[in-house]
Amino acid sequence: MLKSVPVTSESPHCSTCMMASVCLPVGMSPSEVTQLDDLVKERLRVEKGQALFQHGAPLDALFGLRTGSIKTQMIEASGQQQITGFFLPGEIVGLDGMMEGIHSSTAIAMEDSEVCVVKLDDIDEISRYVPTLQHQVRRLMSKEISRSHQVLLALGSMRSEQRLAAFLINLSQRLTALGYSSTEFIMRMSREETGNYLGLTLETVSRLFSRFARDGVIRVNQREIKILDMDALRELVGKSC
Amino acid sequence: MLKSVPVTSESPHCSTCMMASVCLPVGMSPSEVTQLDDLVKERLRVEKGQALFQHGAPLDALFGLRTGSIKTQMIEASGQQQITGFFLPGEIVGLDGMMEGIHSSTAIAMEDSEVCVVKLDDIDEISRYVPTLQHQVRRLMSKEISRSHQVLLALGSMRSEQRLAAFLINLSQRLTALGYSSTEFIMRMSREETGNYLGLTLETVSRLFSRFARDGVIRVNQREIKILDMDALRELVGKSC
DNA sequence: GATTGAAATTGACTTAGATCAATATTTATA
DNA sequence: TATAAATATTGATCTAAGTCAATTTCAATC
Repeated sequence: MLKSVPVTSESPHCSTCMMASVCLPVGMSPSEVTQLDDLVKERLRVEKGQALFQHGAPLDALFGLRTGSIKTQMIEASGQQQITGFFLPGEIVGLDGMMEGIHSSTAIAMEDSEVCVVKLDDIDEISRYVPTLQHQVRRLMSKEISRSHQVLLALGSMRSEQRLAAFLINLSQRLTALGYSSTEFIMRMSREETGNYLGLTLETVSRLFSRFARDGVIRVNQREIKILDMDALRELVGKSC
Repeated sequence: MLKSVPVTSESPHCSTCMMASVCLPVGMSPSEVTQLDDLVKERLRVEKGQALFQHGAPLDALFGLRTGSIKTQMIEASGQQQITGFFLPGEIVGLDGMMEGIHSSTAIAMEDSEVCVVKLDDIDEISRYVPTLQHQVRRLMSKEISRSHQVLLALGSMRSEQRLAAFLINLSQRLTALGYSSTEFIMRMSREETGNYLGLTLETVSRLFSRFARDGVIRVNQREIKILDMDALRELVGKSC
């Protein structure tokens, strides 16, 4: 079972949280953020490989990822799994399926992770006196839509090379926003997961990594990636054929 | 330029609109719907081929499609176009890009269409006394996320045959909800547009239609489709390989 | 530090779907 | 009603990425 982490006065609320600048409170005034302190009443620890929520389970809360990383995946009629998202700290998990109040995907921790539980009811309650919160949720959902469309663009119209290059650039940008190096990072996802997300096989992903490395665009050591030539990577994405 | 259609007392508000049962007011009580009557102050006519909005333009309203059909498309770094959605009457266009207040896609009418303009400011205003409206917007956005994920699933893990079958089933279901026949309909999109959306070439789409027809699953006459064996179509989607 | 198992790399071969190309059919315009 | 321009179908051929398979590398556990 998921372990609940007590939220006490010592453990940070939104107003004192390190992630505030990239999470739900992003762009809010300090006084508004203070009003969010009742929003998170519970925090959960999800161990590597464990599910935060299962596809089909009732949805009454969103989850702000505090530490770790999480993937969401759907299951297709034929039984095939498809990864629909990789989430990093500060990102909100659980935005799909709010329609029917049922999770349309399963969320699995890719490493030991911790999430803040934000009840939908509390969002409604608190947005009565913090209207910005409502906008914030809207913005986050819209961001999730844009993100999906971006992946859709990749899957529908890019070749394998471009897809992986775009993926690396995207990862780099998101990690930069978190304060990490933009050129050197450790991929939390396996070759298989990367391939699944990008609509490729793990072998193709591996071969592409080797090729990028051979061409001096990146340096690869298992899941350790160093981007040597960001411009070349960008050019790969942009090239028309 | 887009023609504005006057919204007078004769022309229907949400409370008297034929589309109410499938559009924004879906699931709302009659008294709530009455309160939505100030929501739509403007209606636009978009001629076939015209853009309702352009990628990059400021976003301050959503559009409820009343009649016709609309596609949304994004442009990729290399200049390739990717269609991200086909919209039918009752569906809401413009939900992406709310994040930055800028449209992330271009919306083009596939036939002469008419949309209701719903200003975001008015949504905020009216949801103060109709809280259900806020939930409704949330639900619609979540639906859009689910929809994208569904397409993502198709593009990432289905073979061409399955993709087209899934697409036909999806079209059929949405048209049924609108009160049309579930087995006989006219596709508003060309082979090229269908292929683009599904990550296939127009030739592949055409060949698949021919094959489905040969196998007695559907009957095809240009854009006129008749589904002869829905179960076979479902089986196609479900089959693991 | 040996042993097992998972993850990643690399090569050889196959194939689904792309590309190129030649009609055919429909729709639009003169 | 011709004529041009899209749109759709079908065939022949090609290729990017998949599949199958053999190592290699890394990580976990005893």
